[in-house]
Amino acid sequence: MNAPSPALTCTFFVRDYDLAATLSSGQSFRWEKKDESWIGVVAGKWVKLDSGPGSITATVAEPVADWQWIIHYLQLEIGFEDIVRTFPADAPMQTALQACRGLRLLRQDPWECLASFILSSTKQIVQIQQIITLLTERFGSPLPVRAPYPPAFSFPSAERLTRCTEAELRACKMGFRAPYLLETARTIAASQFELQRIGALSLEDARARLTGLPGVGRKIADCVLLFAYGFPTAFPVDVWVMKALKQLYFPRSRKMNLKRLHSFSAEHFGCHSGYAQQYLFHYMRTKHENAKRS
DNA sequence: GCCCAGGTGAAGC
DNA sequence: GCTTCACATGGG
Repeated sequence: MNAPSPALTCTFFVRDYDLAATLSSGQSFRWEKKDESWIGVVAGKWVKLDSGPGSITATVAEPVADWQWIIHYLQLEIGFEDIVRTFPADAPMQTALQACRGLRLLRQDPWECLASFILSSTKQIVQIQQIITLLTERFGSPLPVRAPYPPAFSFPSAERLTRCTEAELRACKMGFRAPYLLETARTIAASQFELQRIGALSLEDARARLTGLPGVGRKIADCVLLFAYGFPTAFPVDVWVMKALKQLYFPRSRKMNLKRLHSFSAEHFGCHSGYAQQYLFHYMRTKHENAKRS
C-alpha cells in the first residue's frame, strides 16, 4: 500500500453529524465560528472545519499525511445509530433527541479537558471560552495558522502552568479557580498522578482518582470521564441537567436532590447515559431560541 | 442593584 | 449524613 500523501485538507463523509451543535454544546471551549467555518486547535494543530451536506472538511496549516487525530477527536467512526437506539423511549428524551439530532460527543485530550472544566465552575460557557482564550494566548505556544486567520495557540501543558504564579492565572479572569488549577497542574506535572492510566480503570475508580484533585468534584470528574475518556455512563449533572431532570421527569417532586437524580439517571438512561445527558443539556440550553425560530 | 452561570470545599447542624 | 455558605467575574 502507498502511504497517503500529505495534504492540507481532507473530506470525511458523515451521516447525522451536526457539527455546529457538537462544537457549541459546552464540551470543548476552543471553537470559534468564523463565517460558516469552525476554527479550533486539536492535537496541537490549528484546524478549520467546514460542514457540507453529508460531509465534514478539515483544513490545516501544514500538510499532514495521517488524519487519525481529527477522526478520533470528532469520533467519526462510532456507530451513532446504535447509541441513539439505547436512549429511553420516554417523551422528554425523544423531544431532546429530535431537537438536536446529530449532536455528538467529542473525544478530547484529558489534560486540556480537565483544566478547562476546573475553570468552568459557576461560569457561563462564553466566559469559560474567554478565560481559556486568555490562558492559551499567554501561556500556550503559537501555532502555524492559515492566512488570513488570527493567531492560534496550543493549550499550555501542566508543566508550563506550574511556572505561573497564582496572580498570573487570576489575571486570566479565573478568580477563585486559579489555586485549583495551579495545584492540579503541579500534581500532574510532578507525575504523582498519571492521566494516562485513568482510562484503564473502572468508572468508579477513575472517578475517585479525579475527585482527589483540588477543585475537582463529582460533576467536573464526570465531564472529563465522558468527554476525554469516553466512559459511556459518566453523567455530569450541572444546573442545566438538574433543571432538565427536575422539570421533565419530576415536575411536582420537591425532594429530588443531586443524589436521588444520580441514582435515577443510572437506572433510567441506559448504557450510553452520558450521551443522553448531552442531549438533555443542549436541549435545555437552546430550546428557547429554537422556539423563536419555528 | 439583583440573580445566575456545565461547582467545590469547608463549616455548620 | 445532610444543608449552607464563600469564593471571582461578567452577562442579562
